[in-house]
Order: sequence, then structure tokens, then C-alpha cells
Amino acid sequence: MNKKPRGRRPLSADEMENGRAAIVKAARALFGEHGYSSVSMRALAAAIDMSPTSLYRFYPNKRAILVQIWAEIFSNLFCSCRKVASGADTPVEALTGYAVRFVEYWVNNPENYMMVYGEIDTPQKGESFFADNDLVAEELSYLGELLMKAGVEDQDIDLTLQQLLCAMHGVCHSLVTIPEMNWNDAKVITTGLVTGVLKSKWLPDA
Amino acid sequence: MNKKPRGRRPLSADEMENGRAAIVKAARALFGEHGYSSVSMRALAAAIDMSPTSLYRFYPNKRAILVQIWAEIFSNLFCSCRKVASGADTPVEALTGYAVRFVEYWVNNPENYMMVYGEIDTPQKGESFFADNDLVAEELSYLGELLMKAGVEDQDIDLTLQQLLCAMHGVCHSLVTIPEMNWNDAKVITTGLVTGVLKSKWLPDA
DNA sequence: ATATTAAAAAGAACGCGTTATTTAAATATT
DNA sequence: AATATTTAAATAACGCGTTCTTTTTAATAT
Repeated sequence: MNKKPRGRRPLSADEMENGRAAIVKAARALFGEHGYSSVSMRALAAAIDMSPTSLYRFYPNKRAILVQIWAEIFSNLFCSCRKVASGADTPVEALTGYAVRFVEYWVNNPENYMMVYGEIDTPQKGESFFADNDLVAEELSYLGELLMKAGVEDQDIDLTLQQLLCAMHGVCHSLVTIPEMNWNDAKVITTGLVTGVLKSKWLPDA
Repeated sequence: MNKKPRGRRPLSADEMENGRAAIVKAARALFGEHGYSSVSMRALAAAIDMSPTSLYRFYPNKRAILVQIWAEIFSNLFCSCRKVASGADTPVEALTGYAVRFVEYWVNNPENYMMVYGEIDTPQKGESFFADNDLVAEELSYLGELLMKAGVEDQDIDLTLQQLLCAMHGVCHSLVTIPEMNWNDAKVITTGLVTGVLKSKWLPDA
């Protein structure tokens, strides 16, 4: 029979989406200006004339709002990186250019880095942004193709890609989280590392 | 005249030291068992029969207690790494062995990694553990010597050392914070990266 | 002994993220 | 129209790190 249910209807998909969008929009502005942890849920709610607890109808917690913002950040980042890569003459130059841009983005926007990597205290309760996210997955396969074009053999691509990722992350992480150290230029550090990753596999041992 | 001051004396150096030691001892046990952020200052205080607010006489905040613990963690880590390095046949093998042990330590003790690198949300208000700490400084110069013995030229040592650090940090950071990814063996990833770093500088370009 | 002083120790309170509970609104049934 | 029901929205409350305020304690001077 499928009779209509009795009480007040739940939020429609549209209402849900609009609510989420409003929250993320305000959060992006506030987090960007004052930093993630300085913006309270109460302040965020007030900014969009919403009760603090009502936020929890749209997002399960503060971190979930942040994760939503990550996608935008990564979208910009990847776009910027690919632009560099596509302008390069050789696959190897494309890879190094990509990596350099990647690192420079985070080093130049440490507050974004902090928003993404700075709050690992909640040890991913099954959310797993990076492994599941389509955006990230596609970027990984893109980099895999670049490695292939650069001449890395098929059976080495997976490992080399992971080493490349670790290298890029490592430079970002080190430079951002230990700013008081006398770091060499990010570009120089990164270029050498990437070059090393690319060389170490298919060049004969010295 | 230098007369004695009138009121109650401040805590003596001994009392201060004992208080700090008691706090750190309890904190190390509790943080290790339940995780840093799951242990409240109130619980920590209760564990040593102290008023929560009295903790703040010995340490300015919770994070400062954590930082104190870092030194112990790093002491163990460096000791373990050097043991491997000193057993190696060649300087290059010493370096790779060092790096592999370094990475494996963090990967095998992610809760320690989290304690050290997991809470960067407070953007170091001038505390700067890594750049100032003597333990760290000495370890850096030790690694610098290893690089020298490995044949890295003087003018390249600083850069190569930083690349080595970034590489090690990058592997740790990636493997610990993105555990859901199908990572290759930490040893394999690290060995390749370190080899690449060591090669990329003084080998002629391909 | 008692008063004075300075610091320690304890207590109350703030804003935080979040949850439990209560109140209000909307819709199908009687 | 009144009622029952289901959900949204609002309010209270919890434990947290931390700070402000008060009380207690210990040491000196009278």
C-alpha cells in the first residue's frame, strides 16, 4: 500500500544540500581567515544564523566539514600541478615540475597544509579520505601514466609512484612543520629527490 | 642587607623537578596506553593525586608535557638507528640501514608518531622542539658525518642531509597517516628513496 | 604568640566540541 | 477540528583545556 508516513517530513535532498553548502561556504571563509581550530562550531553556526547543534544535522562533526573543504583544496592543487606538467618538454620534466609545484603550493599555503594534514589526532575512524576519494585516485593514475611515459618499467611503477608521493609529502611535511630550520630552497630539495627516485630504479648501480 | 623575604617560599628546584618527573612519568604511561588526546589533564592529575590546576604550576600546558616525552622517544629512536648504522659494512649501507630503522620505528609505533607529529594544530608558538633540541642537533651532525664518509662532497652535504630527512619523514608520514593505502614494504620504499638521494647528487646525469 | 606577606593549592568559571533532552512544527489520521 | 505521530530545532548539559579568583599554607617580622 505504501501509505504516506504520518509526521513531519525529514529534510529533502535539496534542503540537505543547501544546508551543507551554506555551512561549507561559511566554513571555508572562516577557516581560511582565522584557522581551523580558532573557528568554533558556535561561531560558524552564528555566521549562518543557525543553531550550533543544528550543524550536526548536516555534518556529524567539525572535522567532517573540514574534509569537505579538502576536496576543493586538492582540486585547485591538482589543477595547478597539471598545468605545469603539461607545459613540460619531457615526461621527466613534467614529473619534476609537477612535484615542485605540489610542494610549493603547500609550503606557500601552510594554513591549508595544516587544515589537511595538521589534525591527525583522530586516527581516521574509517573515513579514509585519501584512499577513497575519486579525485585522489585519478591523480594517482595520472602520475602513474607520467611515470610510464618517463620510461619506468611496468612492474616498478607502483613502487616508484609511492616513493614519489612519499618524497613530495616528506618535503611538504618537513618544511611546513619545522619552519625554524634553515631549509634549502623547496624547489632544489624537491628536484633532487624526484630525480633520485626516477634514477634509482632503472639506472644501473654505480 | 639581603634580608630573607617574608612569605612562603616558592618551590625549590628539587620540588619542581620532582613534580615534573612525577607528571611526565604518569603522562608517559597514560598517553602510551590510551593515546594523548584521550587522557585529560584532570585524569592525569588524579593519577598522581594532584589538583588539575596544580599541573599548570609545573607545565604551562598539556602540550608541554608531551614535548617533554618526545625527548625520550627520540632518544630511543636514535639509539636504535645508530645501532644498525654502526653494524653496517659501508657508509652507504649505514645510511640506508639507519633510514630503514628510522622509518620502521615510526611505522611500527604509530601511536608514538601521533604523539610527536599528530598535533600540529598549535603552530609552534616559538617553542620549536626540533631546531633547538640538542639531541636532534647532534643526530643531524652525526648523519652529516655519515654522508661525508659516504663520499658526498662538502658543499652538497647540507642539501643531501635535508633531502634524506625529507625522504624519511615522508615515508613515515605517508604510511602512518594513510594506513588504508596498499603501501609497499616500508624497507623497500625507504631503501630506494635513500639510494636515489645518495646517487642523484654526485652521479653524472643519465 | 601574633600579624604580615608571598606563594601554593584549590575552586569556580569560560568557551570549546559534542550529546542528551526537551520543545516546536508539520503532516496523516480520527 | 482535534489528535497522534514523526521529525526539526532549540535548550541544557557533559567533559575538555585552561584561566581567574579565592582560600589555604608556610615562612618571616613584630
